[in-house]
Amino acid sequence: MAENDGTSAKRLTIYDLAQIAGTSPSAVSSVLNGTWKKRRISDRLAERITRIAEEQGYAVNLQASVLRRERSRIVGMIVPKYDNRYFGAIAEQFEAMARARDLFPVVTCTRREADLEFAAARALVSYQVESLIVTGATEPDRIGDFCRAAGVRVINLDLPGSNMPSVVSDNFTGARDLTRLILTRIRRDFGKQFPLFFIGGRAYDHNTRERLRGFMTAHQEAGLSVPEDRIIMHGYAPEKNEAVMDELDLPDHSAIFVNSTIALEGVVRALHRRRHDGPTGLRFGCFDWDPFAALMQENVGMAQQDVSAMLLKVFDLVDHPPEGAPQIMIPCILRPIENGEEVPLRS
Amino acid sequence: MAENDGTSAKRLTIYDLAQIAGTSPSAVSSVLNGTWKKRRISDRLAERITRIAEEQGYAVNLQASVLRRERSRIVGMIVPKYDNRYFGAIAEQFEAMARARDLFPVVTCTRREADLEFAAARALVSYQVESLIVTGATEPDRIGDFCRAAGVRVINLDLPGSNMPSVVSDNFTGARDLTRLILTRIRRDFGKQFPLFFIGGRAYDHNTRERLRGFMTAHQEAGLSVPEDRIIMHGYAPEKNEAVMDELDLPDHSAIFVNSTIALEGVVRALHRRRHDGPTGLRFGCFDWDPFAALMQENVGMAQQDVSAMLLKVFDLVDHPPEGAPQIMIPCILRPIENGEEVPLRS
DNA sequence: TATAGCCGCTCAATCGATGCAGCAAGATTG
DNA sequence: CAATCTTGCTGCATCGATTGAGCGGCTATA
Repeated sequence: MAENDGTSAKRLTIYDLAQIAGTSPSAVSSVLNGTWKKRRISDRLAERITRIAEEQGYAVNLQASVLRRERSRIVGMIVPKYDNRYFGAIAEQFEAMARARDLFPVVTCTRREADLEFAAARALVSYQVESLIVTGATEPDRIGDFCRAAGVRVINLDLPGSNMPSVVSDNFTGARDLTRLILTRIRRDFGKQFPLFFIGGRAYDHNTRERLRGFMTAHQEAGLSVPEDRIIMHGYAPEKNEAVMDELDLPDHSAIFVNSTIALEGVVRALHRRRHDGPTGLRFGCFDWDPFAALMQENVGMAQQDVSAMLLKVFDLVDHPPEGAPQIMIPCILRPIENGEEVPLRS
Repeated sequence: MAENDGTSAKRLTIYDLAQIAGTSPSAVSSVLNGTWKKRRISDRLAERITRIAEEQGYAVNLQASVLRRERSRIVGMIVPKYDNRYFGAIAEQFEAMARARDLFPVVTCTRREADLEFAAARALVSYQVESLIVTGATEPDRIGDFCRAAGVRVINLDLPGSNMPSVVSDNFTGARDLTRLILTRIRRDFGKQFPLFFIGGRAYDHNTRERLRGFMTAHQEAGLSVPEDRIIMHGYAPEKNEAVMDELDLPDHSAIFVNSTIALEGVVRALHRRRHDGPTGLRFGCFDWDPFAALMQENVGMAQQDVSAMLLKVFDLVDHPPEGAPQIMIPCILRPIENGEEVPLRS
């Protein structure tokens, strides 16, 4: 099996295999890439070459292969984070779906840094990706412009862009339904109705704006007006939101709409520092889903983004490029919780 | 900026740029890859080429570049999952550290499927990775053998292999200390001492074995013997462990050592279905760390694996290849919790 | 027996970037 | 003023796999 000593820089090539097999590099190439039937190589030779390649532990040089071929079969994805259930699931399912389509996935994580996002897109274009999925990018259009020039198809995911097709959650409806759920629960549990707090996100972020719109709509439906100081958008960072909570003067009975589980980390940390006596006059709901957050006593429900549906649509757009830059909305999945246990949605 | 219409397959090459600039491809190449000073290209020409490349939105073809160059500067990583804080952090920090070293990271997720792990390793070798970090692999040695033959350096992370250097957590000490912590807490909170349950993982998994060894050691120190039926290793899957918990006959006062947050998902789901009346006569501690799990009432502490330290060591091994296949152990960080709030370790 | 057709393979150009060898023109030296 | 050096570039082979063109040798047909 191991022919190489592991220190030599020389990798086995089709020329080496051809020499060993006493045949030509073309024959070796076509046998190993599966085109040998069409090129009328005999079964006997094909078998011999395959066996030798196996024995020698040969691995094709994809740089050379891709360089020569017209299609690379590489698809790229940029995600802002891995260590978060939502983006983790996106990356993981994207890879699985790409492989199922016989594509090679390359995912890279850019930590919400605009310049790194752009540099990563550039690098992926340099790797000859056929399409690029840009997830939650701060400046999707900059990447879109660059990729269009390079002839690479881009699909924006999670956050929409204006120059390339986008697949996003229906943040408005998701937030409206989640807000309705929280309002219903405080009416039931506390016997009264009052406006919620909105915590987390950024005012200039598309998703935050849409969610806030859903939040306000649900309040209007309920005949409630939301005081300005109950809407607190100081970013997603847990630390920031923990500080926000520490300074917040929460009434005895109150409820919070938390914009993303990342912000929720800070919110619940602050809450737990305040009160250690079990569930009290507080309720919250949160956009995004996390298995442990779903078990917290005060949690009345989570709006889970439908990652599978989003990615199916993404690959659909990859396969059938649309005209222009449509924005496709995917409904969220509302997951109501009762006393730290998920309950099916009665609809 | 956008010269290409986005549909044409033809990408701009150094030959096109050379023609536009009225110079040679060699000049363009050396200007764009930074070797132009040493190749005595004038500042004037260098500037002109740079400007034209910028204007035309040129991106180098890395397949061609890597094919020709001696070093690829690509480093690969295989991880079993993304949507889990531990592996998510590993992937994210690996990418950041690789970029800081001017390397191109390619991470791929293989969902604990041995064949997929091997296929992914093969694919990464085909991409000419200079080194490959194999994380939590089911069959690290199979990959190690193959990569040695291809002349690719492998470093095993999280789970050790026998033919390549490995960096693993000190699972024994981490588990022993976590077990000690849980035992101390039940003595304090319940006023008595009894053996814990060990839940999650697999008997043939290196890490599970080591953690079990630490678990047993702490019990021996405390003069406790653990009944066999308190050690339940039915894998990591949440569903499996939820079922395990449902069938378990827990005494009024009991405590659990949970082997990984993935298993913990199932454990707490079952616990929450049982009792809705706040903290009771149950305590648990868990290997791995999760921000929400850290806030659960019954949680007395988590053994966090020191991802940064592990990766620093990994890159150290990449830079300075050791003799043989040493196994390097990185201490875990014990994070005690009191009433759903993290407390500093008094040491 | 000429000729057409098929079989099983090989040859050589090609993909785009790289880097060594080398060349022409000007500057410097003895 | 010839010899040498320096400057600023260009030419060309090369990396490894792919693929269209083509070539002997054999069989089938007229």
